[in-house]
Amino acid sequence: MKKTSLNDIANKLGVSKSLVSLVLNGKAKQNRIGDEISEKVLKLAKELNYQPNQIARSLRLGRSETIALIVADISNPFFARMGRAVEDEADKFGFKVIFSSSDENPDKLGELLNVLIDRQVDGFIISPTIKSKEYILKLKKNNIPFVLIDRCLPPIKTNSVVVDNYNSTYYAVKFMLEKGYKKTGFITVSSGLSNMKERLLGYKDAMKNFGVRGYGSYIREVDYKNFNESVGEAVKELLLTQNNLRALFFATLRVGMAAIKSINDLKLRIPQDVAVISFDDADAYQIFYPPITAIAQPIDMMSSEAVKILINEIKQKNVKTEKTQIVLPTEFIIRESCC
Amino acid sequence: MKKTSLNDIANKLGVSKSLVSLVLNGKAKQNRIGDEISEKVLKLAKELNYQPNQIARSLRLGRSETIALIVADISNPFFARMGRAVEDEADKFGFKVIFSSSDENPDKLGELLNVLIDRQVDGFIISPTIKSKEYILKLKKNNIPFVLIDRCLPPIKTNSVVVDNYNSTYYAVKFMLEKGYKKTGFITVSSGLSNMKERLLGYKDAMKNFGVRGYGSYIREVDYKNFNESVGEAVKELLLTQNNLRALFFATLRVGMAAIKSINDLKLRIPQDVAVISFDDADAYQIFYPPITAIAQPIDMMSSEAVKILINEIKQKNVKTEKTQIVLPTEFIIRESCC
DNA sequence: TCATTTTGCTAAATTGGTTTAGCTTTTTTT
DNA sequence: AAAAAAAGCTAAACCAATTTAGCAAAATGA
Repeated sequence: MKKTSLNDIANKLGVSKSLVSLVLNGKAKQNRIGDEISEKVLKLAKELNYQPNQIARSLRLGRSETIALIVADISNPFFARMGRAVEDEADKFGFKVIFSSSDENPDKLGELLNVLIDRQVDGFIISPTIKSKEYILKLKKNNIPFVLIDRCLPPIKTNSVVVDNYNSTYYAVKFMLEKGYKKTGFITVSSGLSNMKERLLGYKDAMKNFGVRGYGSYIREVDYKNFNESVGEAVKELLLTQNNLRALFFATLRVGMAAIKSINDLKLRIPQDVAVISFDDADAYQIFYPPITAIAQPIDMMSSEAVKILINEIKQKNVKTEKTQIVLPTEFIIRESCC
Repeated sequence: MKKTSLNDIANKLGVSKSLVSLVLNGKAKQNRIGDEISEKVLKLAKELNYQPNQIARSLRLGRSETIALIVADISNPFFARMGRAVEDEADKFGFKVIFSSSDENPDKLGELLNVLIDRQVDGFIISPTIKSKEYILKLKKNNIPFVLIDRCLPPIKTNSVVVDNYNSTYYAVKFMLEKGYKKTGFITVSSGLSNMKERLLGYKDAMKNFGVRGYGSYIREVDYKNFNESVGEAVKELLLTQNNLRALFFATLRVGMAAIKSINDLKLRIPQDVAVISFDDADAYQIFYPPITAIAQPIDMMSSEAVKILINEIKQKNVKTEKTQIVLPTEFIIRESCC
């Protein structure tokens, strides 16, 4: 059973496919198509359940009404939620979303961009990896619409939607300090990404301003490879060796999940033995006992803003648009893991 | 900066674009294209960084090398992991993936299928919702390749990849009973889906065979709307009222997450006050204290099998292929939540 | 009545590839 | 030397839409 095409309708009514196309695109009036024939076309199209072939449309129009979301790993709950929110917002504009995971690998990111551009995606929402500057600049130079999300590449002026990483961290750490946890450790990933830098800076400034000395040794930057083991090592070092810390701040959800697991393995109790706060929130943190205090990013809003900016730029592709930078506040959710 | 097209290459070399196309598709030999000109084409294509426009290709070939994955909700960790695994396996074949969430709504599923068919996706991997039989049958009738995953629609013969829900549940419940938890409650979602039916049956048979009577009142089926609250209610009822149960089996990850949260809220301890086992595994279950005993589905294998079956069918679209039904075993991971 | 405008529609180009049939020219066969 | 075969390449159709220029007929104007 072949799908109905413009030609099928045209032939059945004995008119040209131009006419059918014009009518179905609502351009009957401005092209002086008669009311009578217009109605016939509309009626038959409905009867035959005509749906235009989007591939043919894309080829002719040079756009596909598809955007691509490139994140580190779509199975990470943070990005999964982002994926869902992007999907929903894009749907409002009739856009579909292709998801791709870069695995924090800049070359994979570059390859994905190439492949997806050949597939005529209209634009990208990207959570950039380290060392991806080159590829992002190429997009910019070629005037391909894109929005960076979660992380940005500061010197380069691009559309971006991020949260206030510095202040979010600053205030959370300050909260910890005021609770009496002067020795608060900080575990982060060694990525050099903007968001991670800002979070680290927020921590450092909070410690500095509170007059804590020697906090440099409370910081652990963990590499992506052997991630869980490395986080475990960091936790063990901070809690069991020289520093004798009693509080930890986790710079991301992934760090937090791995760290909490190793705290459990060490048979230490939260918050009695060690108080914790994590950047990012997740279901797991809510059901945990005790529930984990978290800095929740407004994922839905970040995603919908990113989609709006992107689609706006796509719709005025030729027009030179100003780049939009959005910084959203986070929500500090105090739960029992730190009191 | 426009992209290089076949024509650009053809014009620069003063040959036809047919020739260029044949050479670049490796069909030079069989079409008796001279070696000399072949090499020139290859060289120039590389120089100009030629990448074929996939939309044009798709239009001509009637395929897009894109598949769609339709699940209930891509932000659910179970489906997010599936999404990632599907993405990776599809990538091996040069296919891209469009993700869509049906929200367990059959009409949304139907609409998605329509839209995605118009976009010429080559096939679908679908976790079907309730009442989606009509739409699935339509796919089948129109000879559109698809594979059902996680859930199937038994009377209809389709490709499917599921796990052995009945036995997995049977043995987990039996394990619980043998540990002495005769009164084991069962909380599931009232979906009528194959997987849920089988899990319930596994529970019932285990209880029956163990000689437990009156287990009908230990069962709670929860509706999708007001999900978390309803699960909370079910937990409260089972644990605090007539039955006085001391063990619970959760039929899905979502049920488990919501239930554990309300167990925490009730200030009950796992496993001292209530032992729990959940179908599905997740990071959250591993980091939980105590870690939750779980029936882990082989998500990676399910996903890669589904992709393989699908792409195989896509590649021989006209050939009438036998439908493949795969049932995979689960892994029963005993942790401390039930001992 | 003839020129002009308006109305209603269509042919054809375009998008960028793939593929088939067939046209020259050269080489081989008889 | 004529016929047959092979080599090397191209024109054109095709995929299914969108869009522009323009034709023919009807309506209007002078």
